[in-house]
Amino acid sequence: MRYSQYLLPTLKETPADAEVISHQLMMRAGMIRKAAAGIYSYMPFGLRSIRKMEQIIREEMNKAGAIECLMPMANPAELWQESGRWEKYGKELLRFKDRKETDFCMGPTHEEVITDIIRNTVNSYRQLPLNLYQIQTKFRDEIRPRFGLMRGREFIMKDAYSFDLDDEGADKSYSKMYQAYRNIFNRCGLKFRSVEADSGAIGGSFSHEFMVLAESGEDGIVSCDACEYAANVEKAELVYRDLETPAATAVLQRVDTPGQKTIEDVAAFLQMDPNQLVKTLIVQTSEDKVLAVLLRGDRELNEIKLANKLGVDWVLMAEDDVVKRTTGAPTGFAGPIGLKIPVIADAEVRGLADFVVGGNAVDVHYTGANLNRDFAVSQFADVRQAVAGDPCPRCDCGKFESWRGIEVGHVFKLGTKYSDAMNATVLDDQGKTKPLVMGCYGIGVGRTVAAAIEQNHDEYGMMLPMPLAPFQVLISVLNPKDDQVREASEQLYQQLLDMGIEVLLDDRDERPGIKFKDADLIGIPLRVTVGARNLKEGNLELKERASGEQVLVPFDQLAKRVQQMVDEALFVSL
RNA sequence: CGGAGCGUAGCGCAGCCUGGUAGCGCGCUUGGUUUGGGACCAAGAUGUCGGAGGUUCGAAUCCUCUCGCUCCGACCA
Repeated sequence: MRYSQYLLPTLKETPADAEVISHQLMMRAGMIRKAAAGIYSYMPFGLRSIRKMEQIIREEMNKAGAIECLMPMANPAELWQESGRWEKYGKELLRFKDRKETDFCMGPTHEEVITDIIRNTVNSYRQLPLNLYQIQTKFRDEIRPRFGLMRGREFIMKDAYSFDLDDEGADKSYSKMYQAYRNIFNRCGLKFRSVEADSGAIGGSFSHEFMVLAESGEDGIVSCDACEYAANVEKAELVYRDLETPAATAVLQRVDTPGQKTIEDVAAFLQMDPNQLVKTLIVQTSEDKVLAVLLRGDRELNEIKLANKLGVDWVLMAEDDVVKRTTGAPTGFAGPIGLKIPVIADAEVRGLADFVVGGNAVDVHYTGANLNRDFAVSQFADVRQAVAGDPCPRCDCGKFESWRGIEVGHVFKLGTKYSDAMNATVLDDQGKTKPLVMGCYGIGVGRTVAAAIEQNHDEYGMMLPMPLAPFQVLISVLNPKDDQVREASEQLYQQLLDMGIEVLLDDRDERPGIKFKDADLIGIPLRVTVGARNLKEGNLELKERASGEQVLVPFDQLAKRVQQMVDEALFVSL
């Protein structure tokens, strides 16, 4: 491709509304342009990366035995009504009517459509297992789209659905996809972790998320430094082996703590460490119950773990007036002593004695509080947020490390949720009717490319890894008006094209400075600089964008050298 | 949804408080000089100041409404 005939509008300045680096760079490098909030056009340069990502996914999915199909974006409402999600999905589901006033929605995911297809075409266990996938534009009317392609309303997703006769088969399908996903993200050259994830209300047996490690990630994850365990912090388990409650030694004492509301305030006021305090959180559940949760002062509540433990959809911190009504004091002074609501304590609290708690009265706390002696706990449970340094629940010696991650893939064992709701069954070898056991598997295509940029950039621009880079080689023609320079560039360009290498020839009539700045910004992995200076000696410069390493190569060896480097970069992870 | 902020040329912004011919930088066009890290000189083009209504002799500026966009949003017990 000749730059002079291409559309690659680079920006010198960062667009004001781009917050994260991948969004800024994709805008500046002319990869995307915004049409509306969370809705983007893929410009030619950006589309090349997107297509490469899709192709890697396609190859690995096919290799894993999945079959590509393509379902409609416009979904008839009746399928969604049948699964019950027409009502449940809420405002994220973009609904509309056709000219006959029939209800439709834009597909945010396709369990309904695929299940409908399968129940109408598959009748026998002999046709199983099946795994169908598509790479398609989805629409989810997010409350708050943000960060460019990272969280769009319209976005390209690969979604796959597996169908098996039984659990055992479904588990096999799941692990095939798990491995395919590992292959996909490895091939992209990404640093990632596959982590155990919360399976939420669906209650499936397991679920893994694939997280690209990046500081800007919206998710927290922990991984064991000794074994394979890794989990989203939403899910990460904590165990306390052989934890016994120490004997109480202190006397319960009421102390005045005027105006000391936060843990930090109270700890400082009493000249104690926050871990000598036990905080009492008043929470409300989706079932409209109110309860108290005890946590060591320096810990944080994991609302998802608590909700799962309680078997409710969600929990949230109680409103101020609820706190006042249940504890008799404004927020900041809640404590377990004398509370009339159920008290759940984090498992860790069982190992504490002689601690400080709130006094359920304005400006009052207690010191020397102890379990059982001073108050009762209805249940101990693992409800706190895991942090770095916590002991691994799966092995004896490991400790957690913590990371930020961008969720680029999610594999999920669905079970029979949709096949039951939509009556998708087959006959087994006994002639019995069985609901299909399903799994679903998603990858955010655009998000993965954005995550790759988050992970691979510097102050000058992006450095997409070779497998995702829009072009493999850039030829910077420094002096296009110099006959020798131009001829050498053209010759090299042709050679590389003939070798099947993806090359962008910067033949624009621009000053060298502009070409260098643009080259760094768009970050094509290899750059060949053709300048009069070195060409006199018969040499060209070959520079790696990511490492900055630069070598002089004789003209007649260059194409071959480039091909080697491209091949190495593409196959290093296979 | 709640809160905050912003809509002025393709991009980044000033002007608004205190109403009086719409500006700056980059980019773009033409000519010239330059040419290894975002050049210089000269001459240009480009705006319904997000939209509607109101106040006023006069509105980018004041008022009301509206639309769009961006950010933040519960560990505070």
